[in-house]
Amino acid sequence: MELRHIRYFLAVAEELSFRRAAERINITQPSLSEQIRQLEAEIGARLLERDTHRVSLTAAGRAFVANSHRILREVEDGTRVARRIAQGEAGQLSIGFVASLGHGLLPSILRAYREKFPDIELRLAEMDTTQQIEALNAHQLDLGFIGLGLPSEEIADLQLDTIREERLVGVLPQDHPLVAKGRYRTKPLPLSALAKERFLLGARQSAPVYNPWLIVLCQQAGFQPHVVQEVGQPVTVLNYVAAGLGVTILPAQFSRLFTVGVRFIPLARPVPRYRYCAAWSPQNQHTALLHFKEVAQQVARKLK
Amino acid sequence: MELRHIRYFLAVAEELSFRRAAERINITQPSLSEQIRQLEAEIGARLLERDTHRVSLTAAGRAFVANSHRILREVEDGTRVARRIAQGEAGQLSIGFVASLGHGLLPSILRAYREKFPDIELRLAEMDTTQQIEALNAHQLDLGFIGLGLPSEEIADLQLDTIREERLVGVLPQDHPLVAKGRYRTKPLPLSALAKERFLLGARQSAPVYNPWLIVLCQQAGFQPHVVQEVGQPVTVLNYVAAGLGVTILPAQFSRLFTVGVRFIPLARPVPRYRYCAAWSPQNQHTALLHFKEVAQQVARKLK
DNA sequence: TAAAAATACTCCATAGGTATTTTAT
DNA sequence: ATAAAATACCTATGGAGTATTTTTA
Repeated sequence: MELRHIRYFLAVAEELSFRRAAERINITQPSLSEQIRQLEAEIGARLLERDTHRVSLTAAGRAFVANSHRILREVEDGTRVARRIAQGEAGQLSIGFVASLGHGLLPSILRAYREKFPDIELRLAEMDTTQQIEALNAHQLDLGFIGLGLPSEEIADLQLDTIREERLVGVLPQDHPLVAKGRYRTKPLPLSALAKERFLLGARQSAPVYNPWLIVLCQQAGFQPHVVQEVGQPVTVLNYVAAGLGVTILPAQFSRLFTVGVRFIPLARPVPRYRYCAAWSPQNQHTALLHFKEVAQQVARKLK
Repeated sequence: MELRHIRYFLAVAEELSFRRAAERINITQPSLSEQIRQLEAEIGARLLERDTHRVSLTAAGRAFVANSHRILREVEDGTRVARRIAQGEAGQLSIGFVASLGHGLLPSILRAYREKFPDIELRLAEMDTTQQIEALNAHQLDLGFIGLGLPSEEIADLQLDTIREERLVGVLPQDHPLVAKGRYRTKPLPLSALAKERFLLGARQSAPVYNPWLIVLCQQAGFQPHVVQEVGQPVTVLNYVAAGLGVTILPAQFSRLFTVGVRFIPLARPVPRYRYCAAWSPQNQHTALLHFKEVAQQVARKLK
């Protein structure tokens, strides 16, 4: 059986005449008769009762009419949906992001994208950079929003778009000697000034890229940082700093998050920068991904 | 698009190889490639990502796989259902019946039929004979169980099967002179003996065939019956007879229904008989109807 | 007898085959 | 070098056309 049989059958069922149906579908009446004959032979049932002056549906034919409509509707739906997915207007998009982008930039991007492509189902997952890279390579993620040190290694098999660069700032308790009445109360802070400080960092599993990079930065500044604790999210780290347990270094955006008890001091030149990137697999041809990347860049440029 | 495209696409989607898929569906690889090319061109979307050493589904392709399965399932279902309807194993059957067959014979027939053909949906409608004849001719009814006088006129455009013949009996109040101590206490009653009686009949609209036929019978017996009331169902008429308001004549089966206060007297020869028939349109080719008629005849023969 | 479907045949469009090339490991 | 899909071209099946017959209202 082919869709042709179904289309022809519906024409006859609607016209209740082989001649008129043949006219409507632009074939000749004998050809149409032959196709209907084939259909009935395959089904093993008479669908149309022919009388030389009247064509009518059998009970089986009436049931098959309803079914035929469903089939053609499914074909139509399938075609339309596939086309829309290919054009990035429908379907799903899975997106990973590091926690520090969960406020501010990412919501803005999502809002802009949803407005333009309301029929794309977004699947969001908060994941650290390393997890995202794995998921991207396994094609479980369409796009990842990750954090990288600068100048950063390229990532094998993935492509990157920088969506934001953040200067690093020193984070010290507000009564710390260096900032309360020391020389860095107003002046930019060289990393080396922190050589003797106790460092608090985010948990290794939530900052698998950031922490090692930070340590490399310190080494480049001529000292091995004395890391006393790796714990929780950056917000947690800020609390510990406020409590006077140590100092840390964070991207400047965090200065907007939490201010009680801590001082954020811009670092001296060369100011290290942390880079937030959109990352994706070049093998991923999903059009929705293309659109999303465009929207993400636009929004990132606007909010820079 | 033809079902061929869908079948071929599913083969490739499952094998993830044009060569293997072509083997499976017994065509050559270039032919398959061409058909897939056509499908993608018609949809306007790439469904399969080909690499010389790897074939994979695009997002659109994944959606189309699910849809394709639905389409083929619909085709299969439609074919099976149509075939079963044609063979009388599925579908609907609408059946009319006169109220007096609603007890006894009809339920037995229905039970026997449902056991043999459980997937036929029976639509039952209590209707008088005249209504059923109209509905049969309008093809709103597949089979009618109707009542007819004997020897009866054939009904234009319909075919009949007698399923039961009932002798008529006189129905008189039990204290009526003719039966209480008169000559017909034990002897069959000639119709003419009722020439002076007051007749009670069922309502004209529920007995449009029976009442006129009965009057003709009386005229043939040499008198014009004095009909005092046409009212309700036969059971109602029996109540009036019991109350002494008149007499009536009914098919013998009613003697099993109601006995308090009335006497049922067999009529003398030639005993008039009322005929219950199954009636159908010869144009109705519904196989389920054929089966039902067979079951009805079997059951009617068994219960005769 | 007239109108419509079925039958008998003819033709050509295209599904499918064969041979080869391209492409990516 | 190998393996798989794409391309180019050919073949032949069967869908569609033409002419005619059959059927029944």
